Amino acid sequence: MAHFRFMLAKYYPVPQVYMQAGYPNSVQRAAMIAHIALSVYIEDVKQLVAFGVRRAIKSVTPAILESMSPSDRQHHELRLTRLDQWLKVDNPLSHEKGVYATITSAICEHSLDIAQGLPAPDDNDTTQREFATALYGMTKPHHPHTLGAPLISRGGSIAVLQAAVELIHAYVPPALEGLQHEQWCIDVLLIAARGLQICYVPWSPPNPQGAGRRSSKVVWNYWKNVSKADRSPRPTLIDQIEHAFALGPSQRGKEAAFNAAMASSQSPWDVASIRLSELGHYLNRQVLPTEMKFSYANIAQQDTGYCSQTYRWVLAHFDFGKPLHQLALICGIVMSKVAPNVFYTTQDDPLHIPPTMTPDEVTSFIVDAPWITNTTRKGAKDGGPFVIMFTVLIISLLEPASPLYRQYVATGKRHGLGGAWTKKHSAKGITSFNLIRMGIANALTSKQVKGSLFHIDWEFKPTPVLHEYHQQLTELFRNGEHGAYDAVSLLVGCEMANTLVKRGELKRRSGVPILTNPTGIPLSNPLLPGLSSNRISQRKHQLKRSMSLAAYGDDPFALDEPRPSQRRRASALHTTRHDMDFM
DNA sequence: ACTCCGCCGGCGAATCTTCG
DNA sequence: CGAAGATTCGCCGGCGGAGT
Repeated sequence: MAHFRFMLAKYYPVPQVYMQAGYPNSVQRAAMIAHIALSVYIEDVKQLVAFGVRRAIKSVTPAILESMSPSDRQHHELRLTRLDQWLKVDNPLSHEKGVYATITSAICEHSLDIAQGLPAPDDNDTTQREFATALYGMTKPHHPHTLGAPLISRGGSIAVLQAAVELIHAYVPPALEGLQHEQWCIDVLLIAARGLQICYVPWSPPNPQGAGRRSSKVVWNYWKNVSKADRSPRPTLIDQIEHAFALGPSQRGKEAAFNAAMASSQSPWDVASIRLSELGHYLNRQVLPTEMKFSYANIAQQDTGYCSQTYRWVLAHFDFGKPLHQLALICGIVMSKVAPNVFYTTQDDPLHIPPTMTPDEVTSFIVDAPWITNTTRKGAKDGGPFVIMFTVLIISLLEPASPLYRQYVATGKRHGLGGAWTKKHSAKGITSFNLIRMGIANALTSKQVKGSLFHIDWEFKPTPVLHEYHQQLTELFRNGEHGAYDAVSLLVGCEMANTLVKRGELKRRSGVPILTNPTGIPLSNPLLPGLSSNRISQRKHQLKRSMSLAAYGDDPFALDEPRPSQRRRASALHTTRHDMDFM
């Protein structure tokens, strides 16, 4: 049915709204398809509301009616009428005359609530662009995000939007690739959303307790305003391109326009919608990604403990000018993509680090430890919280003024970071072990699996080393998708990077064998003394490891690579030692 | 030398949620 | 209703420091 309507769309006259904007034919046609799909979405919203309101009205028994105030009773009588009125409106999610008042009246249970508007908290407004981005993210053909708000579960619009997005792809100018390609589609959806005047949509409510799985189900009585003004109202990508055409059809102008559109440092962005291979495009942003919000840390709003204070402090003091802050954010983003493989030990296979090892050997050992999932540690599938949690851990321990650092100093260094902090973070693998594994910290003792204490058992690498690391990583990330692969290999090792290739987060050069020193740093002449040596030894023995695997016919890139046995760990350890002797 | 103590972090139960 | 995902909580062992 939807396909049939899309076919007709090719022949339908384009609505005046899209003509007036003066877009070229391809944009108009694509917007037309988006228009149809979003109309179906609006139908879903109507059904959801109609069903919800009717059931709410039905649930009011005569006894309850008796106990109501006269004004409430009067309002109750009117609700059904208001609902029917709203269902007949042309643009039911707009701020056109009376529409908002009608829907509010139908939805609110008590007459006094109507003045408050639709049930939606004040602070959750968003923009039409974010709305369009969310829709696109969930309906794109490759690696769509998990379905959630604002899509209505079991609504017809999901399939229609998927089909529409696929058709819209056909209209994208061939010169656009990757991110630009997606941006163009989002712009088309945005044009249609503006055409249909979608200003508020039903959303999924937050969990009342704050605990448990986050709700993804859209309900009729919780709404979100999507008509918030963009903080930096940049023109859409399409506008930019057309503007460049108007100036002169030179390729250069187009590119400049495109770069300007992409480089707007104030544009909002979110980690979930981008791939690691695209991260380089976002490193010049001066706004934090959506995931860097307090709500992603799963701490109660009213909490005033030092954990909560630390999160608020880092969010308030995040400084884009500080390389170490950006390094922390990069680590958080990469970890969010590594999740749930953030663990290093399980009950069956406890990790034991021999106490006879020197600190350098321990560091290498940890860097080489495989990234595994842990079935008994559940809350690690959703990458979202990792962005803020890792970033906050790193920044708060690098900044002596942070509440966590002050608490740590106040209680005496022997007392560590405190139970409240440790409990929350160790369950997600947000520990010093992973800071060492990502190459930003060093082990000082062999006590790394349990009871590892800051400044006693582990320590950040020296600031100059971290600055160089940051410089190297950002350069690699900016160097296209292959650079991104190299950067991620540096952070989490080649095996994990290959897993991320399987997940579609990264791309690997085709035809080039893995572990060919992708950074281009000559093995005999390490660029970063004290840092690269570990990584290089890792590569060297991973190369041996994967070669030996290949010799047995295993696929070294296998996603579900079995957990290496204790024996293999020991052999890895042996190789590392050998390398150390060798160097 | 021995015991006590406190921290980290792994495990599993309890509790909350969504969804078929 | 039951499966499954996410969080919190109590329990406990390993470790190493402090005190006797």
